[in-house]
Amino acid sequence: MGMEGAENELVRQRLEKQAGIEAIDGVRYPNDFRIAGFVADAVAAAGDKDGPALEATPIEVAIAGRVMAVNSFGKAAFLRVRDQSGTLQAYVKKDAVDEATFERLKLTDIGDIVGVRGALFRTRTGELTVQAKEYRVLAKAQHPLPEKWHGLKDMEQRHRMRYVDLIVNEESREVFRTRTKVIQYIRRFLDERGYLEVETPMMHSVLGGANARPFRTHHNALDMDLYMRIAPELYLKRLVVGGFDRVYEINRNFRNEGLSNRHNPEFTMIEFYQAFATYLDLMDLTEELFRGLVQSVRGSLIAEFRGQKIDFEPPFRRLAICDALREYCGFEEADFHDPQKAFPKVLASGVAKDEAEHVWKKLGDVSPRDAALAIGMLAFEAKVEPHLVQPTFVTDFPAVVSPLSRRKDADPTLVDRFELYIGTNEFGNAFSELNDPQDQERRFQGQMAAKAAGDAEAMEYDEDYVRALTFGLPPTAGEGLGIDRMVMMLTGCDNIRDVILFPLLRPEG
RNA sequence: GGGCCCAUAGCUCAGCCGGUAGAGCAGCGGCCUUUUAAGCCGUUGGUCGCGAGUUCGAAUCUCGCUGGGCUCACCA
Repeated sequence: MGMEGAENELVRQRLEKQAGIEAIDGVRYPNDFRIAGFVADAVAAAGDKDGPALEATPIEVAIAGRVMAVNSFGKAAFLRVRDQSGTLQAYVKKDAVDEATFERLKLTDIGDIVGVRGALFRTRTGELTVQAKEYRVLAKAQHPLPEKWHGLKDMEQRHRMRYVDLIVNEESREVFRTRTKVIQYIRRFLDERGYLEVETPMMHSVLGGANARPFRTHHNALDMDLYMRIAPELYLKRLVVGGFDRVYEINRNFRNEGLSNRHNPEFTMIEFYQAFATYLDLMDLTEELFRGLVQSVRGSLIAEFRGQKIDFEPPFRRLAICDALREYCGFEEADFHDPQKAFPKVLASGVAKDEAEHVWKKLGDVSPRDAALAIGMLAFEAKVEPHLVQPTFVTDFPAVVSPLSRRKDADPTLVDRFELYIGTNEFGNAFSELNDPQDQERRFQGQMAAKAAGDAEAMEYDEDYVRALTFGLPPTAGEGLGIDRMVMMLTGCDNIRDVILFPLLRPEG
């Protein structure tokens, strides 16, 4: 939306009208109109009173909002005025107002912010309307609004000028109201269960808590390089060490990776931690959370996502990684112990040979069992994920790809961990936390080895975190959920940019 | 980063087998004091994303660039 050509003419006309209003009111942007409530309050005050009732006992209101439409008759006009709470029609007629007020009406454009004071009545068709005694233009829309019933369709414009998108597209407003509802629901859910909401640093000097490439920044006074956090995990567990047994944080993480319709560089996660619980407890909690959330937002336990009907009635399917590989990729017991044997099955599952080799190589020096499981995960991603349409807890991940998770008592090469899949996408990740500081040291060393072997996403060795563990982390389980994806699922949006108010875009030319 | 597709008036879109642009809404002027996508009459508005090329002539064909969408890869 440039400012050249014909648009200049439209803007010029509006600036002239603004000057006309200034000539009447002596001020371009008046600040002396006081509302007496929102539109919804005015509507509620009228209730179901009919025209004669409103005439018998007049209800005076003072509302303000944006003019969304005008039907003008020359000597009278109807305006649809919208504020955050709703829309109310206003009626300004020449013989009911003074000359200056009617002049303001004539200088009004669609898009202007106006204030209206007057009594409520009902039109011939019964629509509640405020008959203006006072009518003011509070802020001129110098720029014309997009067309009234097609709205703004252009995706780029909607993202770049979200303010315009929100003005004209009710569906967009609804998406972001839903987003707020989702976050409020999760907060209440956890607050009610004794979780403490906390805030931990978003600027980290040590990279950890997830496997991802970071953004880097710099603190001048300390002359110190910092990472924008990729996860809050290690700080939240420090708080559990500190005695906050149940904590959560809802905030942004930053990962320096490609953009897609499912990835924005900054995205919102909730992470929560519960002492004296295991990943099995969190599965139950997660089922309860999703059941209540989906019911609350959708009004049913069925959500439609990417053309699939998703049923959130618990219990969700539980599927161990190795069982999934047996079921979908033809793995046999021997394949889980020897990467040479697993390799052909991984390729047969649709994984590119050089990719499989690359992953194998960047593991560093690990046992055959660990290597077999790690490349088996590639087969899982390629062949199993597409089957995970209904909510599914995928459990028992390889320890080698889970540096912060507690090992399974029955098999220390696996961990007490699950990921939640919905509609073939990963929505959450949870595990019983590794609270053995010596094992954590070894895992960090493994990450350092992987980094040395070329894994750009490996974690750094966090000495202070290990020190925290030496003070004693209670047996704890923790979980992270991607808020943006939950909102996508609950609103039916296919593009993450539709659920983020200001997604990252290239600068305008 | 790879592949496919898109970019025409403020907005939504036609035009695209080459002959220098149209509609609806918005705007402007006129009529209209209960409209609901108000109506009727008239009317303004466009370096057809940017830059090259082919051609007598390019919105239209070719190439490049920019931005975006879908998709694959990395990831959540």
